[in-house]
Amino acid sequence: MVDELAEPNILALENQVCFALAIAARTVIGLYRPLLEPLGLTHPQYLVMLALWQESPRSVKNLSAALSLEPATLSPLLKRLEAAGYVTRERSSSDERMLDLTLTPAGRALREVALTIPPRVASALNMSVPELVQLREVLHGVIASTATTSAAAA
Amino acid sequence: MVDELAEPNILALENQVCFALAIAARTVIGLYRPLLEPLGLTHPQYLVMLALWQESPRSVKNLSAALSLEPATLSPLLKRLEAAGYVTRERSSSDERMLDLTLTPAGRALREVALTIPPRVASALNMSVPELVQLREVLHGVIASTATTSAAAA
DNA sequence: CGCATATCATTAGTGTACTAACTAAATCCG
DNA sequence: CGGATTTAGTTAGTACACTAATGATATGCG
Repeated sequence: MVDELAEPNILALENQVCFALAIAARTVIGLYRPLLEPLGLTHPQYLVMLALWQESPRSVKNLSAALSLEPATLSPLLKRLEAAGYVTRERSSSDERMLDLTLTPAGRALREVALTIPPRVASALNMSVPELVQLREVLHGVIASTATTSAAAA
Repeated sequence: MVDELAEPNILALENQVCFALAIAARTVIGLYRPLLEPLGLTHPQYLVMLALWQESPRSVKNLSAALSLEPATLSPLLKRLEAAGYVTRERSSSDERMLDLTLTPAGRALREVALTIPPRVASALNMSVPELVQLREVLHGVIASTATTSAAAA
């Protein structure tokens, strides 16, 4: 009651960056759902495929660092990608603690199909390329800020 | 191979807005975790509390619209908030199909504690207030773009 | 060499979050 | 009155994402 005058904004839902971030992320990932569904991929799986298309034999640890996902999250996810036939999981011959994650021919071929996805998402977003670039830059700023924070804390 | 020259960027992880969005959301929500843990709230539960602090007797449907969360997601979440003693769930007297979600005294009191959270998150983000406002505006732009898209599609 | 430590992957358990299909109660309207 | 709609809940299934513990392999030091 009094608070609504004394503290009008601090806890208002519309003013929370975290709220906007959570909704925007869910919304945008939702845009990918129908596009990825024909490829048999979820959005996190798509991100893993993007990482593997950039560099193919990678370890779980390496992927974990690249995607900021815990190994515990990636492990079952990678098994699903293996079951889908896009990836093979083999112990590294040089260090048997590590797993060599390698694209199968089907996984490599999927890249051609995936090339159509970013333009379709961009058009679904109704945003110009400069706007998208600005958004990405701002988000990278957030990620970088928190990265330095946690590094300083550690 | 050839693609890496012909299509250098389209599928690069660093260029994906969705990737930046997913990481930023996870990272920022992660900042809340230690702050919300003493209150016994998860981040989605915190968003529900924010909504109830703004307007207290609300229905599930109303919350669902405000938070862009499905009733099927809210239903178990609200039961946890009830179990925590922050919310009561009672059938509306005027329309027994609806649930009146009301703050308990403990739920209302929690707001005072919550007032300390946004500034602490802001400082953890290492971003200036104008930067945070810009980020929020850009994100609201994303949400609005997709909202109009789905409205047009529907 | 051999044990302690570190690293990497996996598992278990909890908690969202989504879709989809279905139940059930209450209200609205013809 | 009676069917259609609305609202909430439930269930089943899939998939993240986290923490913490476990297992297995490497490595390094005495």
